[in-house]
Amino acid sequence: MISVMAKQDDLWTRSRQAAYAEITRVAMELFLEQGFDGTTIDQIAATAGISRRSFFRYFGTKEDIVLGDLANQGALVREILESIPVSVPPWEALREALWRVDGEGLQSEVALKIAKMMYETPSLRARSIEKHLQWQEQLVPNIRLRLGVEADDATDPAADAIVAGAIACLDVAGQIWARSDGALDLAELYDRAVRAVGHPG
Amino acid sequence: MISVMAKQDDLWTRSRQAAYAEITRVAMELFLEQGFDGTTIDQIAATAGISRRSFFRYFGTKEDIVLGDLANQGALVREILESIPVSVPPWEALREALWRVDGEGLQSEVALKIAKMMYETPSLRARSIEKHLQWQEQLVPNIRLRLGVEADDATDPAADAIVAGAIACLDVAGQIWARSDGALDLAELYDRAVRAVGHPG
DNA sequence: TGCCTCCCTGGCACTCAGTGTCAACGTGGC
DNA sequence: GCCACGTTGACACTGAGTGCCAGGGAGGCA
Repeated sequence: MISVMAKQDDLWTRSRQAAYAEITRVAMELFLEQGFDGTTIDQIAATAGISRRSFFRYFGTKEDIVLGDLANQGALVREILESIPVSVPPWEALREALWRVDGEGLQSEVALKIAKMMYETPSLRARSIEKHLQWQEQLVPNIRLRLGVEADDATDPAADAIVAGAIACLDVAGQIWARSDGALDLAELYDRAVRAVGHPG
Repeated sequence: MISVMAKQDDLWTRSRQAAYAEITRVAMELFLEQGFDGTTIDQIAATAGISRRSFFRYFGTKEDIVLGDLANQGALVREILESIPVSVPPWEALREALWRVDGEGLQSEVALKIAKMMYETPSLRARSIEKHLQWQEQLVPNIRLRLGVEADDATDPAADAIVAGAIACLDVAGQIWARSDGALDLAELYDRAVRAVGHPG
């Protein structure tokens, strides 16, 4: 029974993931060709060969195509962060965690185009920030640990500030990276940003 | 001729401002009563006694009612920042400039309710951050001056990072302030946030 | 093979935000 | 009284996002 369900689940999951990938591929092509705002969901659905209604069963919003599992990545960052010993100071730990997740596929030509589109499209930028804010909520508790602050102390801004600061640095680095057409090194930009904010390390 | 135009302009401006104020007042009442997302523009327009179409001649989006002149305030912050001697280091200058603009009307009961609504409504939160990002563009040049960086050097993330960091601290402070029901002091929260981010001053 | 069930899909209708267009109106200048 | 200008409201339209329901395909079971 369980194995059957698991197999079924696997089939579903696989075809579902295939659909995700196909829709994303098709949509990205259209985005890079006509711009994000210039592409309608009807167009994407038609090109992908599904109904408009089905599209919304895969993606909640048009922005989600581009931002994809950004919210999901937040959980990933959190997991990695929690796997780093609490003795490691906040900034180093965050750098390590953010890096391992965000820095993997970010040297491709496509990633650059996506990044540029993101910084040029207000609605996309806004959603991206929204997702980053969700990261914040997930990462703050662990940073509290590292600071030696009570986990339920809602009055201490330190951990929130550090996480928000780190994410802001990531954002700034990405922005300048995109503006430089990918000529600069994202990791180095991030480090310089963190140093500028006041952290000497 | 000029005086006539000025007078006319004054009349227009005045009635326009009155309309702004009235729509804002009415909308805020509805928002605080039914929530932001639970209030439609038709409702606001009907309550304010104007047509739906006219509403959009005053406010581009529903969010603009709440965020109002936040974009405008960016220019204000910039002006104040530019009036501070360049010998003053970035963080102190930013603190001073942000403070004089943002800290004025922020102790009222209404401001607290608005802040709470903002931090509870994703679309509002996103728009607010989007506007804050526009501040960033306006403030970076002056911070570059204080850092002694070439104004047209697009590769240096330092100034961007500092401004983004300061704004992030402001955001965090506001968030915790709202969460504490206004019990904590916003200025002190901001200072603690800045200190936590790494700036000792 | 035939039936049953479950989920996925598409189609339809709807709400709501936001925009373009146009005719009507009101006021101020000549 | 006439003209010009800006404002207003009405209408229609697009586009995003949601609820609902009927039909279809695939597997389980007799």
